[in-house]
Amino acid sequence: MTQMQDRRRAEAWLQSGGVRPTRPRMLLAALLVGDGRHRHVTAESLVDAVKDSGEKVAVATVYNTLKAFSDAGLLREITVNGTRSYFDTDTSNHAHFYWEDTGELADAGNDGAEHQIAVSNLPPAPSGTEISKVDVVIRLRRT
Amino acid sequence: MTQMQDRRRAEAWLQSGGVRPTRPRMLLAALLVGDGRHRHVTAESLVDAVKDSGEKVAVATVYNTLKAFSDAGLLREITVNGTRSYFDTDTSNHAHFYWEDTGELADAGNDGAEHQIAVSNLPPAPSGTEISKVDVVIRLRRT
DNA sequence: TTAAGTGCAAATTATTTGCAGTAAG
DNA sequence: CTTACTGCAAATAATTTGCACTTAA
Repeated sequence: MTQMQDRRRAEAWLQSGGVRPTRPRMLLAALLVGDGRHRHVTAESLVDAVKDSGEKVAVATVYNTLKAFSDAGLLREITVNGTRSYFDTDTSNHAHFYWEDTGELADAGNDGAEHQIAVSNLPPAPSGTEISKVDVVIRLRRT
Repeated sequence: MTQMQDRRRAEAWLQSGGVRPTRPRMLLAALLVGDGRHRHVTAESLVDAVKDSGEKVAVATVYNTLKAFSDAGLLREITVNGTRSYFDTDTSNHAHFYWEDTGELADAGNDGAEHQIAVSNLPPAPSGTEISKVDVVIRLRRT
């Protein structure tokens, strides 16, 4: 029942990105958006989720698929740390908290409207270019 | 004459960070801040600059030194791209343009006061943490 | 049937580390 | 003196790539 809904959402999601629903992609899509919630993943965390699901997908395929999903606009890649790429199922412009010690990443300011971050007075894109996205990362350290 | 000024600035800079002025550090400092201007470098670009200067510093030392300078608060590390770290001699919070195709990094909105980017309504740092810095990266693609 | 996708292992790339010398305070 | 720094080579770690199958359309 939940499985069924997950598959339905996953399939619709892939379709909305114009991505062919292969077996590995369906599984990854279900793990990413099956429950209808947004999440942040790394290649590693997704590989672990695959393991936990009992299915098998090659590590390289996880990497390639994350990139394919990002290219299709289904995921947003977030670079906070030279050694690991994060992917967010929420592709809108929104700020993130990043814990420098643990490497945890979370949405910032989604605890109600009063803390909606605003970036104002953006300079115009240099001629010959356009803004593809604006990343705002609030780096945190333990006190 | 210029060389002399460069050395003077480099030494003062190291001193302000409480970093011991060794031969490699003096050279790298001179390349980084000798002319009194701010710049963005990568380990690779700095290695090249060392070569051009006619001096020799081990690649590992360039990496270690960039990290040491960052730890001392003399440089600000900027992560825009999983595969390369950038270092900015301007350690203040300020936004950057990043060209996705060439990997070029530049200050944004420093063309006068009218385009001073403002990030407002920052959410409070989660308890037990404090904000170490806020990174704003405006990613550009060619049109 | 055919272009795209997958699995696996090997390759790549930026960066880090171990360790034997060197040098700064 | 003695603790930190440097150079070099080898080690890491995340990611990418090459290539022989598969599979979706």
